[in-house]
Amino acid sequence: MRVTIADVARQAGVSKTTVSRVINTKGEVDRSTAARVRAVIAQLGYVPSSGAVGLARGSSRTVGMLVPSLTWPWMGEVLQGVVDTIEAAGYGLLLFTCNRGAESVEHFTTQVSARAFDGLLVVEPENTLDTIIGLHHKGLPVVLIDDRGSHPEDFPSVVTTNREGGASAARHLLADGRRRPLVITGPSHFGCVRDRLSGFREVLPTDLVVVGDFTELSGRLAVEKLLAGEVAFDAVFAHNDISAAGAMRALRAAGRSVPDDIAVVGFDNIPMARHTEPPLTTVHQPAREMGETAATMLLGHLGGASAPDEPVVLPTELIVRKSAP
Amino acid sequence: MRVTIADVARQAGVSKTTVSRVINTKGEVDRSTAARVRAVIAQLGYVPSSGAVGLARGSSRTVGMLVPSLTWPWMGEVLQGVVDTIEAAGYGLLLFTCNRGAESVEHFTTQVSARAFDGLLVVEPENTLDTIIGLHHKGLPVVLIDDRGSHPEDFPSVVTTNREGGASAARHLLADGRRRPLVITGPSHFGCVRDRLSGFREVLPTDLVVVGDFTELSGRLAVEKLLAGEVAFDAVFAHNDISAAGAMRALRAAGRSVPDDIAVVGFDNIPMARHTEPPLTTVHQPAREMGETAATMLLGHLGGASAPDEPVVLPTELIVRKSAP
DNA sequence: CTGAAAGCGCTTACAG
DNA sequence: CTGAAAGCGCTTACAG
Repeated sequence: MRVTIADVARQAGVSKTTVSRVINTKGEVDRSTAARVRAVIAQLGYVPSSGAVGLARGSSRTVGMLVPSLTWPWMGEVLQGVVDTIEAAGYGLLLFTCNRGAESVEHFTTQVSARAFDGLLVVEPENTLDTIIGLHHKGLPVVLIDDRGSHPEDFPSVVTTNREGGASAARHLLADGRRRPLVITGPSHFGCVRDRLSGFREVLPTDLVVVGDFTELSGRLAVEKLLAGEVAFDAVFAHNDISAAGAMRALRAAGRSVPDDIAVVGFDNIPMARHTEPPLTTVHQPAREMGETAATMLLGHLGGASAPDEPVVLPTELIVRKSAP
Repeated sequence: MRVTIADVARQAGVSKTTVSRVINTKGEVDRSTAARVRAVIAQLGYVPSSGAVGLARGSSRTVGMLVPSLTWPWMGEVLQGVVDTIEAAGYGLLLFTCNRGAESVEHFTTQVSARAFDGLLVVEPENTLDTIIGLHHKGLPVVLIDDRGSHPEDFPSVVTTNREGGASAARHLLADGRRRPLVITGPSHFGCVRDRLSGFREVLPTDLVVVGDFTELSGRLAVEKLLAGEVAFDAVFAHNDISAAGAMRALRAAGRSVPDDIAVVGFDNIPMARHTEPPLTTVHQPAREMGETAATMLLGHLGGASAPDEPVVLPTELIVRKSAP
């Protein structure tokens, strides 16, 4: 049998109310009474049932997190940042994916209705923003980890400096004497893609822009296309590291040297970036810090703090490696 | 105010007992009564409170998962496999890490005592196996995802064919005419390391063994050491992909061609493996399937099935790419 | 400083 | 086929 608060009360010769008070350090309790209760708790190894506490208090001390996929290269960092923060606050983390489509979403919304968690952290899955905003308006505390730059209005979110990240890549290439860069973007409906592109072009204007889709293949194809058209370029700025890797592969296959002939800069700084050949210069996206910050904001909100309606912006950082020294 | 079972009962003109029965399809209920109750549930958008159900039933329909780190390259796959399976069964997943050391473990064990979840999935964190086994003996259903080959006795676990994986790498190299391979291992106290090594040597005996630690650096250093000692070798079998990447870098730096001079085979098949130069031949570890299988076993156990005391073994698969054609 | 009692939202014998 | 009542393990006014 599990040890309950009633066992502790009986053993300590007090009421359940008193035990509850010493556990939650709420209200006045005689010093010696409290000490006795604490001793019994330790002796019996009593831990309050989270389910019962949740029911009585109307909250679960659990935070939900919804992510589109767990296998994306930077998702582990975001998750680690979130988990560390949540755990340190004594909360639990309930994890949900949209991997199985509509069925996943249904499972998720059911858990919302079931009050399985007090607040929600979300890395925006495709086409789910409206649902999320709806939940938020209905009173569920939510913080968005907005990696794709959807920046909805009046919504607590954490973002990174995509525009400045693009600009920093451009400044670096410019300082290295590059004048004719190719930009390989991500899907053009992403806010982050537009920001990275315009930040870059503001510093280093170019009309060599190929729309990619964040895959290695799209990076490879973009370079092959330019090469086939005999278009001259001396640098590549790819909107993520994977497509930058694809670009480098195509360059190598064509006998171009990186960085001597063509410098390459990526975006994200995923673990792979340091292992490419040559190691990839890239704009670091502070994934772990974004997770930590979002979690801290949400916990603050649960604790009663009012959430900032302005997005919290975390800075990118250019990491210089051999592909663009 | 949230909608409760009492609201549904009142609106449908029945007792809470009856509502509960139609929700859980338990016991006989008149067809038309049931239909009426269902209509009211739909109309009110009623969803049972998971906390209350858990308290009344003594279970939470939630599974806990404990992992050493969320940023390891193959962890995302394991997690995705677990989440998909757990969600499909209508369960929730509560995630814990050991990232913050003793404090994390304490947080975790508290949650165990608090009955926050019904069963536990664990990817073994360093030095935690004893604690886990203890919890299992105390009656907590546990399944171990045993990536490092600790294979404790009489413990439900899922493992992969490390020995056969090593052998398959050796057979492949042998068929390619390689006779003098270097093996770069992981930490030698890992069961998986011993298995990969002995499986390999059984097919292709060698005394060129350097103990590494799964880092890129250790792969690089191992190769540099042999090269400096002018020891001849025509192949490398590294115990994970990261150190294989390090080995390839050192080879390239020394002007050796992969695979012409030296073929390289890794282990794991992490996403990076297809993007190295040249793309890495490697032994695929079925991370996602291990997650799925472990979750299925645990759910079965919660459902009353008796857990197999034999470890469930999932096969590795050699993925042939350019580094060892 | 302390306790009896009601209540959180369900499920489950028990009785009919 | 259906319902009244007790119970899951806590918290929280309320009263003293």
